[in-house]
Amino acid sequence: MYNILVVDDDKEIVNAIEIYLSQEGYNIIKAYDGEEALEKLKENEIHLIILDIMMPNKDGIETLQEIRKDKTIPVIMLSAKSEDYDKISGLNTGADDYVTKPFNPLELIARVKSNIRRYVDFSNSNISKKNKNERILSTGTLEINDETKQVTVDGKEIKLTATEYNILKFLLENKGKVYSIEQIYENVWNEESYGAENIIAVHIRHIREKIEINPKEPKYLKVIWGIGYKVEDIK
Amino acid sequence: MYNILVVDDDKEIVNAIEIYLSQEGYNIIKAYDGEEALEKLKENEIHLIILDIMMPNKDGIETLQEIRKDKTIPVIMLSAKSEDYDKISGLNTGADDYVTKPFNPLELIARVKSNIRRYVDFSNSNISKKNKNERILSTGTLEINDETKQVTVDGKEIKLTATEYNILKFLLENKGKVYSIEQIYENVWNEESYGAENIIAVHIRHIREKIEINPKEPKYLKVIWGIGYKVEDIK
DNA sequence: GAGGATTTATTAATTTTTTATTAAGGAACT
DNA sequence: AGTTCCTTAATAAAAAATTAATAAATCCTC
Repeated sequence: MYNILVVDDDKEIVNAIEIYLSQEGYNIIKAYDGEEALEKLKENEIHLIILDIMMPNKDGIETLQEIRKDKTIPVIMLSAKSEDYDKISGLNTGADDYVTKPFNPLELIARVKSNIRRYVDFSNSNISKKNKNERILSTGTLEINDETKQVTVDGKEIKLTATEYNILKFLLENKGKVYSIEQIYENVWNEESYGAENIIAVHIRHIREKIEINPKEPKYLKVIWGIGYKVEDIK
Repeated sequence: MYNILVVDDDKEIVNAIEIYLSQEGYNIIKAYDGEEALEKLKENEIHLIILDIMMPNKDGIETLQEIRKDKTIPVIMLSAKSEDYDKISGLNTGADDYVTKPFNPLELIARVKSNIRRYVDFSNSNISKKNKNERILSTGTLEINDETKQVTVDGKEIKLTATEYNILKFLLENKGKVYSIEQIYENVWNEESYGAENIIAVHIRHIREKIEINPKEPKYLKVIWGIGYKVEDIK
């Protein structure tokens, strides 16, 4: 039995989420602003948080920053579509996933499941075991620390932009697997892609310029012609 | 074949949507107000609804609430940009997606596809999870991993192009069975074949060159003279 | 089992598709 | 106001798909 903390100032939304998730066997704890969320978090053992961004008193991003000071539990951010910039800053302050309102109930359930699975089931994740709680993803000498958002190659720190980081993180979380340009776009932007081919190519090039010794012959970020891109799984 | 119910009091918009979506192979059912929409919903098996918010008689939000009383099918709301944002955000709990008018046809198509895919995918997600672990196809020492798109023979990695990979995957998924050139073409290209004999032959040769020790006497990819090709089922 | 017809194989050239690169415009943040 | 970064557009380069022409293999009929 997992406990999920749902935080939104709109009580209707909180109730709706409760209905969907309790049907799936989760136990719901509710809060209506950031302060209340932090209280509930102290009082209960929480396995996942669903956090709205726009809230009075203490907004979702502030709240998330507070949470991240001493917790690594999965956080799914909720945001209205109009506030799409929040996505980026939300993910940069430590969110694991986000969903835009209005949301598809089935999608929310799927994301909750996958985040809990990822968090609880360390055994087949590629988070390094030494530092479970620091959430380090790596392949070869390429490492990213999702807590600090630091990226290093051969121990040398690399500076990536938010979008570059998110693309690399997505591919590194699924290293070895090949994703099409569309899939990458949809996973990183959380939006439908229509004719977004070139955006990905440009970002890929920028990432390669930063993480690869020779961008023309990438060691990490490889293209599978006609299919997509992958991050090589190097032991 | 999916049936899409399009509801808008503006007939021009309904017709425009019909044109876009029927080109994509969807079957369109039309309604011009909320009442009519509910009727059509009873009479037909509908897979997705596109629902305008501002309508006479029964508006989109009321209609949505009615629908949600006993249906969970995906609903995409249509709204003019000028319309009150609160009203739109008020429907947070029921709609799966929304598009503002004037809309980009490609965007609408993309959203329709994604919502149908999500709905279908998530609703049999328990089944598909089982299959996910069986992403490796093999015969003899020939193996392909559809997640990483890696192909190996005797443990040695082989590089195939996208088309070569798709042909091999199709035949390997149905190993032992013989398929005509037309059948292979239609399954791999998803199009009618029209004098495409030689294309297949060329690709077959390329595949053999890569996976066979002696392409002249293929061990895996065999021809059944006058009938077609198969991948041998080797235990 | 020889010859012709049919089907598949092979090779190379051409065309198309896909990805890479470069540069510039513009939005958002400092 | 300056900087950073995302996005778009235009073009180049790379890779692969297709076409065409010819060769070889198999089948069928006599």
